[in-house]
Amino acid sequence: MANQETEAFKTRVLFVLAHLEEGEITSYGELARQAGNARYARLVGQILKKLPSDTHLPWYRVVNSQHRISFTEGTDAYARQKVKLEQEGWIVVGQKLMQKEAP
DNA sequence: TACAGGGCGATTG
DNA sequence: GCAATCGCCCTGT
Repeated sequence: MANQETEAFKTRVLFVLAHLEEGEITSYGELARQAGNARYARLVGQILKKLPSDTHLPWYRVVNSQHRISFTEGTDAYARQKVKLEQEGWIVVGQKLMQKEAP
């Protein structure tokens, strides 16, 4: 990390993430914006990437602005995220994410 | 110290 | 709706 500003940013990102309701998703950019810096979307990815595998944080509720899973299809992380999302009412087709009850 | 890479975003064709 | 391009900022080697 470079300074305490980014440290604070990370903290806020985790905070916002921890407060996401079940069935609700957000994007990296949105998360970054809520944490105070819209440009740090990329950093959000870095942060989530470093989270421990046993974290309680719903990192899988975060997708990119295209409503797509950023992982490559077939990877372990991709599979985990897909499963988690499907358990919360989402459908993942390829890398596209959509609501199960959406019209 | 320097450089390439990364779970992205927004814009344009 | 998809692909290409540019911009942004931290991390790891």
